[in-house]
Amino acid sequence: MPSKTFINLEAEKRKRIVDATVFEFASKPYEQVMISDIIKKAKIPRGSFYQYFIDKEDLYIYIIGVIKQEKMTFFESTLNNYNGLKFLDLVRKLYEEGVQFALKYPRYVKIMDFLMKNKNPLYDKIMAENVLYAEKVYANLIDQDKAKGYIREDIDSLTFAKIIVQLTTNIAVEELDIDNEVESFKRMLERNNQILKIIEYGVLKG
Amino acid sequence: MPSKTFINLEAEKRKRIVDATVFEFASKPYEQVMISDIIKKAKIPRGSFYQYFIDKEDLYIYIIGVIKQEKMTFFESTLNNYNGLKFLDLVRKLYEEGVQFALKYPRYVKIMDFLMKNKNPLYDKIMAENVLYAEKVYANLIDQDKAKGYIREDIDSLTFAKIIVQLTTNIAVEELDIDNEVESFKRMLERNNQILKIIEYGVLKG
DNA sequence: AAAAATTATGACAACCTTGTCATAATCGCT
DNA sequence: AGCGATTATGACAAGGTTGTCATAATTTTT
Repeated sequence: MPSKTFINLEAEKRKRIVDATVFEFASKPYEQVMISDIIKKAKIPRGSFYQYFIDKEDLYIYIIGVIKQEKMTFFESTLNNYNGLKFLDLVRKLYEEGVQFALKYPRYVKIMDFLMKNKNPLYDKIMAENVLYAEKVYANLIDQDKAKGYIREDIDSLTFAKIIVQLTTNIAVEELDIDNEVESFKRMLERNNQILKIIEYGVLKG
Repeated sequence: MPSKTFINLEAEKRKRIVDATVFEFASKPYEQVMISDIIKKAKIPRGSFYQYFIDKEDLYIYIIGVIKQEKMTFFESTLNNYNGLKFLDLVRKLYEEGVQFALKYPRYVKIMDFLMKNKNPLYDKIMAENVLYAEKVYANLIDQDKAKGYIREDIDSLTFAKIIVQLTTNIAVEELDIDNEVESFKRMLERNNQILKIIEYGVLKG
């Protein structure tokens, strides 16, 4: 938790610190990020940093919080109105918004990506339950679709949910290139459509 | 490349070093592995290490080589006889063998997993072409299946290939627990069957 | 305007890792 | 046994990081 000193900091300075932090955590896994680099980039003295945050963990958790907040806001309306949507239509919609989010905050996406893939020491503290939760929510929606006759009964809901989580986060992000956003944007959507088509209809003929 | 001094080392000592190395690279990403820990675990003096390997990179590339070798041998027969197999049957077979491999060498799998996910500085040097190659080989087999009428023509072969690579390596490995191998074994196979069913037939009803 | 409370600084100790190197121990031959 | 070649060792310099702390600069109160 940042100290109130940090909270009260003039906006410009606070932004410099947040930006430097985001930049660093978006370029390497948690363990490799060094406070030294952050303060160098943010142009604040070492002593000041420790006046704002206890240590790297403190800073990291703060930044993750910021990202979560931003995400909430971004996906809010869709997540509040998914009633009536078929599961895969919701996935499609969330994915499209996800691409928009990635375009707007590419570094946030990188940070979350590092967190997901590297499972740093704080992973459990921060994400584990969220991911499992997401999978369960999905599995639930899938069950509902089964009940409505949209999805075959013999499909394992949890596996299906895992596939969606896996594919939409991974193959998607694979196309994400911070330096060539607009191009990757198209590719991500295209790729996702292909993926969903396969999931919907399968690949077998006849 | 290890020095000939290392090659000529008495087997027991060499094994100690290899084991310690494998252990370390299987527990953290490349950058976080420290030579200090390896020599401590292998019980060799610091000076000796540098008599065998130039540095961490040298050691790592050597170990990756060992793993690749072992993999080759393991998958050899299947990969030489895939003619006539439908693509998804080959995938199934490779996956089953993959599980066996993971059971036999769980740490090797972890090491490759770190390499794939973290894309350390040596990634390109070692894997990039391999992965792309795998995807292309798969895409090729998929095309053949299309020609034979097994797979729908409107499926994007590369996307399909990517899905297979992604799912069989990720969701699969997710179940891999070094400390509870036999249990995870069953779960991995079960999970994979579910995945393939979805890929084959899709999830939609009717 | 003086005192109190806050905030800003950067030098520094403690710690750790890497790669080197001079020296010691062994081995292999003659 | 003696000597050159090979291998083994571990102390050490160089370089970097973290967190602390005494001190200085500012801002707020009174």
